Amino acid sequence: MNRTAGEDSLQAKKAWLRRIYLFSGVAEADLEALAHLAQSKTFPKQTPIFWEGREAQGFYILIHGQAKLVKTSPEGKEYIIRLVGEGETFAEAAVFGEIPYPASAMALEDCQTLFFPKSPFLRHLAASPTLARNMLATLSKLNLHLTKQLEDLSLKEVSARLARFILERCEQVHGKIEQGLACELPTTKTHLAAYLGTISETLSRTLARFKTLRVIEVDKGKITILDPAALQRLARK
Amino acid sequence: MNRTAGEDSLQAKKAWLRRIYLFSGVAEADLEALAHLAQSKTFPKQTPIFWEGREAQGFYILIHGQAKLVKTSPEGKEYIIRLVGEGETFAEAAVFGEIPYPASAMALEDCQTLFFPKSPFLRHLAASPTLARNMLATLSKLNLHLTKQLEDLSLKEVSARLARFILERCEQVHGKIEQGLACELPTTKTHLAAYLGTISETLSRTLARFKTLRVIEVDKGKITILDPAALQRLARK
DNA sequence: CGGCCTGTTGATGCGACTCAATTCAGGTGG
DNA sequence: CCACCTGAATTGAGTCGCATCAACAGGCCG
Repeated sequence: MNRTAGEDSLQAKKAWLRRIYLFSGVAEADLEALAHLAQSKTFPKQTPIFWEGREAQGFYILIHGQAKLVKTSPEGKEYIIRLVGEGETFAEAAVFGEIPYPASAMALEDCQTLFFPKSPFLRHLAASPTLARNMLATLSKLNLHLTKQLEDLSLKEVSARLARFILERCEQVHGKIEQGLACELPTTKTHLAAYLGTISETLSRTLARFKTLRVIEVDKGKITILDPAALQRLARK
Repeated sequence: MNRTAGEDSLQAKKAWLRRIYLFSGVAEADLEALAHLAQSKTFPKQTPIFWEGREAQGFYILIHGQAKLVKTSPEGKEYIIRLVGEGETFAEAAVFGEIPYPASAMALEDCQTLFFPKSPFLRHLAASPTLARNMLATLSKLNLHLTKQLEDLSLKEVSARLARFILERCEQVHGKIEQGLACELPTTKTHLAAYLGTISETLSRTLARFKTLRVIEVDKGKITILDPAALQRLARK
């Protein structure tokens, strides 16, 4: 094993890329080139990754940690567009067209990322139909997500949004929804509130109500589903 | 001029495609093939174009008329995700990945459209990097729009949303914002209300308030800006 | 220990939705 | 041409969800 640190890190990058949906099916040679392109960037907890409105320099893959994409009102109130988990890409949309970052990104924990600078990445994209196709699929899913959020905010009340969130979390973690299954809440409840388009007080009350209704059990940051059917009824509204 | 009806319509289709951003810069040969692909479809006023949740068959260009993309609550309340104008594409996002239509589409007026069936279009896409790139830019802009809507719904109140809507309309129509400039409202005020995430009664009251504040003048479906600065202040919240 | 942050709970107020009544505009048919 | 109907827009009164403000409890760390 006579590798330099640079080569080691290149191998590490390639290993990461292979796990990302965006790069699935991409030829080995392309992957190699993309790994060369990717810059490792880290962000300590509570530091900004980029600001809304700034010209997009590129996009990111979150390797380790947790981040949020937020909109902030002049009064300082926050709405979390998306909670970014490990292995997910973010700010992809801002790379195309002459579009500024549509939201700000902030590290919720210490974050390790791979950064893809805009222009070189676009050159690769033009050369790889598979990559382009994956990127289109990624943007489409993002779209679907945003559309669902809009539906929630405009047509549903807080309890319905919370119920849906719990169900989706459970589905995501266990692949099914059943009585007795549990899932974790993201970081703090304040963040969850901002994600659901409300504030921590209201979330707290809503959780308490669910608890007295014997729909869920809450212990610290862990939620156990007691009555899946009732939850689904609540989620429909 | 010895053309069959079929050829004539093919020429017409090509002419339309040339005007659409999605196809800008696409080679003539590709355009020809795409025109062959496109099926002309018409929808009478008040008829559905597709339903939310159904498997996506393809996407559309609106040639003539007006359409809405909507989410409907179980109780029948509507939220309009997007108002589609002439020359705009819609349902593009649903074509990639195995994603169902994220919202329903309905013709507000008699609509003439060009329909691109999914699989043949995807084959073309793989062969044309320019088309793929344009599609990515289109999806990105859509994304930006949805993100802004989310911000509005979660952080701003109705008056701010209305103010921003008026300003954007004016900017879109006149390219600038000035005292005295006027713009039209979309179809009915009920639709505008659904687009702003509220109901017609509230919109009516808000418009009335703006009028008494001497910020705008309302005549039928036409709005004249009296005080641009005040409007911008309102839009910020 | 004494800050600080997160979370909970209560009291209050405001924005916006609901329901209902009325007016208005457009379209149809006698 | 007018009477009639329908759907849209307006206005008022009442209600409700949720944000705001404030007080307080628990956990964490310097």
